[in-house]
Amino acid sequence: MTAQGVSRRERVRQATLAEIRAAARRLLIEQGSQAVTINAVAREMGMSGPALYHYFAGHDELVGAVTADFFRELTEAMETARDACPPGEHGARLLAACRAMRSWSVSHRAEFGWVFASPITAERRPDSPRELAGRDFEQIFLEEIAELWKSRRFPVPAPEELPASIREQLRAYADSTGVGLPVEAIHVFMSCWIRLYGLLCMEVLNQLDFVYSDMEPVFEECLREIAPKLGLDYETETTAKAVPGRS
Amino acid sequence: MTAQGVSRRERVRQATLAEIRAAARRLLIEQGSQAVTINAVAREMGMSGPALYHYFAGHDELVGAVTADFFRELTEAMETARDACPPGEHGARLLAACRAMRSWSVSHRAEFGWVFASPITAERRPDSPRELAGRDFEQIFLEEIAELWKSRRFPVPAPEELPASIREQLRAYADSTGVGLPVEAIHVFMSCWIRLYGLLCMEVLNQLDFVYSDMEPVFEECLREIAPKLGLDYETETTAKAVPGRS
DNA sequence: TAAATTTGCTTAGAGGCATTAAGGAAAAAT
DNA sequence: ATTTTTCCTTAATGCCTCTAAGCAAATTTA
Repeated sequence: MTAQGVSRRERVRQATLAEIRAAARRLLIEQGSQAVTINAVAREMGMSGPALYHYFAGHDELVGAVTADFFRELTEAMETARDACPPGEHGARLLAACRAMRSWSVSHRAEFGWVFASPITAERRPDSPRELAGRDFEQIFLEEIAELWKSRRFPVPAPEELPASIREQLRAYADSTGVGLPVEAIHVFMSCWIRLYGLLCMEVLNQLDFVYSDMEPVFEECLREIAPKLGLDYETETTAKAVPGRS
Repeated sequence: MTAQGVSRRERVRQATLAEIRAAARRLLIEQGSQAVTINAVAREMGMSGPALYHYFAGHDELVGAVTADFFRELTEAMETARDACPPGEHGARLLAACRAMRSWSVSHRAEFGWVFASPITAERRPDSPRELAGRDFEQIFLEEIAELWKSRRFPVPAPEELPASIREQLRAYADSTGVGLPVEAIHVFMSCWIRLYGLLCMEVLNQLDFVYSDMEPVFEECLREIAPKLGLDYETETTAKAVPGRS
């Protein structure tokens, strides 16, 4: 232990871990997800393949770690955009987070695509870095919606309008979140979430390029449609446009 | 040439091709997409790996052929459901096709998942079997919407409500379809399509299982919301439920 | 019918991948 | 100064894709 509380060894190890993830990301961006192999990553940084097993248990774990990085980076971008808005303006904060989500996605297509259409369907252990990072991501929306609900309730369907089967499923989820939103509010949230996230999903998976080459106005229209459901005023983006990324 | 106009050789070849695709599909269903390798497929049917190269140029082409099969099967299921409704009732026909789409997807999860989050991002040659089959699929909706539009117009946004950037993109697509729908109608169609298909996309990619375990009522609610946009009455499903599939 | 050709398959082999095993060298702890 | 830990190496197994060379049967041609 040094004065920093971390041994030199540990520091070197962390640096190597970071280098591995950076190399994996570089390969993903430059050559696609298929190119992210243990051997290729090792080669990229002048190591032998098996050496990587000292840092990751296997290919899946490496993929999971990199995916978690992306999730965290996306989450951070959204938090930054959100926090650029005044604390009380939940509507503006929500819209900013949504736009930041797409902005990051578009400037990091390879990364975003990987997070979704992940080659890894396995893992899914609820305590894996990937799942934890995913939860943080989800939390951004959940928290802001909860604040919004507390400060100025948005319209919700009448209890009898909500099919029982949906209500039961939402009940379990609402309880697990701990933000104390009523089932009807969660339902509205999920409706919006499905539309926004689904659109992004389709964009990234190139399911819409037979019609649209520029999805940005389509996304904005989606926001415009969603906003009133949450009792928000749709506001055109005022801040700077998406930062041009490398992918 | 025989009386049938097809040589025995050709018949045997077609039978082998069918067997290969069936074996590939079996592997996909039973062991996941990763198990669909040239070698494994060949082994599955008692052949050596390289023999398959007499039937498919490589792994990608095999994947593309199987994917096209799935697309065609899905399309057929939708057409059958649609044609079980009277020719004039475009609303009922459309709903039937939508439900058949989900019904097939749910009872053929592995296949549907493969069509979307296809490991093959390459290919994409516009004349590949996969793309052609995809176009037939798209055509089902397009045709029915066109009929609907002809028989009983649905409400469309006023020209000035449609952002110019979206309008231009839709213009190009509308011209390419040849069904003669005005841009505004195509826009409504796409809005509905994005919501429905996006929902299915998310379901298959397990992006919603943190909340929903049974998506069927969520899908129905989506239909209920979409129906009035096309000037349709939402009707509860009357025919038999989804046929239990093997996957 | 006999020869030539085409087709369908085989094995061999190159090169890449994930992963395990065994061992050497350097750094850290004792 | 010695032991232990850590990091990395090469070797090896067994999978994969795909090419090459060649055999045998079916088909076509003469």
